[in-house]
Amino acid sequence: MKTFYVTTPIYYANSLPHMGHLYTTVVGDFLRRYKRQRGFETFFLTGTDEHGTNIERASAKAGRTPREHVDYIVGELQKMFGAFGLDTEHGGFDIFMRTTEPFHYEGAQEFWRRAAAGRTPKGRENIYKGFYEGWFCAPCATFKTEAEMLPAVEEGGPPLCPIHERPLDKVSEESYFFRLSDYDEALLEIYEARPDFVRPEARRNEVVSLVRGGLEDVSISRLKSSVSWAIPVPDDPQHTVYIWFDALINYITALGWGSEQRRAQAGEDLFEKFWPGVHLIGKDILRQHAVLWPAMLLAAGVELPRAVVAHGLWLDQTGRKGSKTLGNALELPTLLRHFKVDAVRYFLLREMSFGQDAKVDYEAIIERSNADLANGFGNLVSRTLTMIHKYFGGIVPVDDIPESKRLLAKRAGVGSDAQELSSSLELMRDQFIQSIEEFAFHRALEAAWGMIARVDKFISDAKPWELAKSEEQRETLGAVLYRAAEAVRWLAVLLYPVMPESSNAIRVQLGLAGEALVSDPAELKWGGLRPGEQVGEVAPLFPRIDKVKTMSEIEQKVFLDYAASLVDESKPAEGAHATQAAVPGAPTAAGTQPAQPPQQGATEAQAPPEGVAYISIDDFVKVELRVGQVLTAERVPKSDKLLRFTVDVGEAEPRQILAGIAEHYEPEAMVGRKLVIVANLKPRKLRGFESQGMVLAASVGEEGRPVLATFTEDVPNGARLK
RNA sequence: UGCGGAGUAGCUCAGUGGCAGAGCAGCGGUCUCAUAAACCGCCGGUCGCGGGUUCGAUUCCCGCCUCCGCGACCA
Repeated sequence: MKTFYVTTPIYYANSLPHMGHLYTTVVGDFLRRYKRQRGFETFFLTGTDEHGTNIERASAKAGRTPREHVDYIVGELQKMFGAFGLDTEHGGFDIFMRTTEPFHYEGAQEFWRRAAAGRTPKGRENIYKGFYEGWFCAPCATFKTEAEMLPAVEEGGPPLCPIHERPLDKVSEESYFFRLSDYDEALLEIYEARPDFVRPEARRNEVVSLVRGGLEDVSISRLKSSVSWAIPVPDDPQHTVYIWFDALINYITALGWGSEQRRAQAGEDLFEKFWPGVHLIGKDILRQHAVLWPAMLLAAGVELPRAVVAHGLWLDQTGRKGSKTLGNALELPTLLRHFKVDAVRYFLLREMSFGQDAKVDYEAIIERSNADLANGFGNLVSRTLTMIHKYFGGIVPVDDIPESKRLLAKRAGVGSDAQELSSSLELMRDQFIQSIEEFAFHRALEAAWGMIARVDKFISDAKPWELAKSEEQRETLGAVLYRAAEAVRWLAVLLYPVMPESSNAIRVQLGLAGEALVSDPAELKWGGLRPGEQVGEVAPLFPRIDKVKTMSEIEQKVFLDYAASLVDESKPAEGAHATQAAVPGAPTAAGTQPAQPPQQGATEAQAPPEGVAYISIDDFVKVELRVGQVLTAERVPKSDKLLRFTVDVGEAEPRQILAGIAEHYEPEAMVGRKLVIVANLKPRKLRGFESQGMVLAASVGEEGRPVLATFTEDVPNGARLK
């Protein structure tokens, strides 16, 4: 039997379920259902990536052990998948893979050994010991990434730890390296020989140019003393496997590769049966899947995946990536509350031109759901079946028009056979299938909806309600309704992978409850609907959504959540650190005030929570605020945000001050302007220029747009603000 | 500035070396089987700008501009 194996990435067990998880998993679920229909035996993997520093830290912060933390996240993810019908119980994934599974430890270590024993294409060792260099904070006991450190105080000096504000140490740590650099040519040959290996094409080109630019060896281990929440390196207990190396291997250990335990558990050799698979990923993790992973497999002597398929990301209406902090991401519970799961699935597959980014907001989902599902497909099913009930007592009529009535039918504009309709169905079906095979799901659905419009038009042209008035046209009427209903049957079969539940409901409404729904669309033949059978009861498949009402409910909810989060965040988390001083800039005391319903605009919610930390006047006078006048202003080269000013603060020499406002203020317009300056701020170097002070500005709106503090009356330069 | 992506109808986006497309929204009409639905028609675009290749470019090439994401930088 033909087999098909599809994977989502295993999601990092650090964040709660979000749109990204839902999307990739829906695509995977859709693909596997489609392939199963086509007669493949399928295996669908999703799961979680559970090791590494970030999880250690996040769990410590939450006062849990790493194990408790990942179990919690996994629980939330599984709940979400269940709610969206993506779990095994609903015919979804076959395995929820976790990298903390003992069998994964076994398989990953075996993989390491195989890779270590093998040679690169250039004949060298795949894995060697070297030194990993990084900036280390001793009090934190961790390495800091670029994003996690403050710039050096002096040129050429070490960067600072943002938590301890002390210089970081350049530490080199013994580490194993994977000799990725030896794989460039081998990889390029693969991309060349297998144009479908990385898709879509734009992504393939990206990968090719990346690899052409040369590859560097990658560190694949950490000292156990710095990262202990990880898989031990085989035969070297001082080291643990670095997260990416560990995580990617899951795609084969899940199938029992390298683990007797897992093979026994599965009861069959899944690896033999299903590998190689198709990896669905977001374009943000393309490198790991299209470069590192294939090289790893080559190193360990394992067959490469069938394909790496990268999709785009969901953006908000202004084109920004959806994120929790910006509040522009769609909330999964909100989707569940207001939309049918099938409507969400349809939206996700239809709205995104697969491979590209797409914009999304709740309104877009409502509009699609109403236009395509309620007015389109749902209404077609409803009008067709209603007429069968109304004119034929719910009994499926006969398609054929007897010889004697054909002329009459023709006069009414109805053909003597269903040829025209059935061939356009076949054409659409072929386009549908072909588009899916090309990962152009949006195009497949576009084709299906073109067909829906066609059937709607077919009905409007034939005017069954007119035919019903004439006993002579009884057979013509029957033929029209049969044809419409048969077209609906085809659509239900084709759309099953997209909307399993609704497709099933249609099958029941058509009176085909006993028929297999999961039949191969390629095998669809005209005439599957049997005349004389009783059709089921008609019920709306996709209720029309009241846009105004629903939007206001959603907005209300968003506000309440936000208000609640303010209260929550100011509470001590999980009972830990209750007595510690709060981080500067964060709310300090616990707010006990319950969230109030919105009175005004959402910006009201920006007000600080209850329990402000007071400072004394002595604290305030430490800050030396002075009036300064801009003498010169220019953009700082190679910086989007920085303006460099010279400012007269009433001193002998003007000061040089940098401010991150270049996106909102033109330098030319700044000259001569009077500003409020923090005059006794410790000087700092930014982009090579020393900033001797700081410009005060209000921070407005979600993005914190700066609005400079100004005076409406004339003030002398250097005047102190008190 | 580095990397990646995008600029086509009011909105969301398809698309192709050969007379510019869909859906939604808007306007007008038809109809009543249907979920205030469907059907018909209209409105609407110098396909970011400038060059080049070509008989012909929105489509290929070069340059530029703008926007977005990542990086950096924002204390």
